[in-house]
Amino acid sequence: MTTQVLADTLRSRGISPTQQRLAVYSYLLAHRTHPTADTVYQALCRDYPTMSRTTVYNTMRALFRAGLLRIVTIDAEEQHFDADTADHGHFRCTQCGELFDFDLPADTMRQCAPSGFQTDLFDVYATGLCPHCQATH
Amino acid sequence: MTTQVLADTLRSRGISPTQQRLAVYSYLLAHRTHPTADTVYQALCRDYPTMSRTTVYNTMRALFRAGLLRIVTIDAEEQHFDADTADHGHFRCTQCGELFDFDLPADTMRQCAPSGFQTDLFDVYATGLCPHCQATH
DNA sequence: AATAAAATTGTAATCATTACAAAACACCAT
DNA sequence: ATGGTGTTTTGTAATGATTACAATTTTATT
Repeated sequence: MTTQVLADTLRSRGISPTQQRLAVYSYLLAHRTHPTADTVYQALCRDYPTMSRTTVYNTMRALFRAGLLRIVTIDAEEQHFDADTADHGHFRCTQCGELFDFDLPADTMRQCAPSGFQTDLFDVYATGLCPHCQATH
Repeated sequence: MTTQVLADTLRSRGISPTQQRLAVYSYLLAHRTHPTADTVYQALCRDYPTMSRTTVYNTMRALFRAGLLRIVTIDAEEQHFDADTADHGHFRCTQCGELFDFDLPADTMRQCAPSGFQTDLFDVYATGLCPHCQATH
């Protein structure tokens, strides 16, 4: 995805596409590993020496408000960010700590969402052992 | 539920039923409002003047490990505790901040859980506007 | 009662996140 | 270009939930 397209995406959501915001957003799009704010910060420090943690957080909030990312709170300690806003669940392995995506059956959201409530966000979290950690057990 | 029954429940899970633990657990059973650690602490302070926040946290961890409660992380700021371990979803209203329970369609968990993973915990979170806050909008 | 083990408590530390104000930057009209 | 205005970024300091820890108290056991 070109920078131009990214910039247009941000603009279309009312976010002016600054260098820092583009850097954060494109990092998220390129790394589907559910990074934390600090992980993103550490990675971008190298290329953008003036990048600050606060900017990472500010950008995350802006992207979140614009519906461009999902904040994963399956880990109580720290938030993880995910630029994939399509329907999917998150699995956390209690052994290795890794976060995995998993598919949700079609229409899960519609079936599960409580009636009478206006549901804006929908998250499915599972916790346990990933295949690898089951094996080394 | 009598104190005796509660004590037996704890004992059967390998948790010795101290005064403090019984107080915390019975508070959770009586108040299905998904309280935070501080809410529980503030409430129990009156009757148990020596109760400490650390004890509340310790007890929550013990109950959680024993499978007697669920830790709700839908609110990134602080954890909420729920003694109802039966299958149900949690809804958070972004306006009033309240947490609501909602029913999940039967077998949701089985249908949604990713294959190949050993799923120990399963949480469904929805966020948006509760019926009341939709009305006052 | 004496001893050992476990639980509780208060305080201090940790650490992710946010508040804030100063500096840097972008945009626009003149 | 220039100056002015509003936005963005940045570093530091504050916040606040949670945990670490060591001393004290309680509980269980002999």
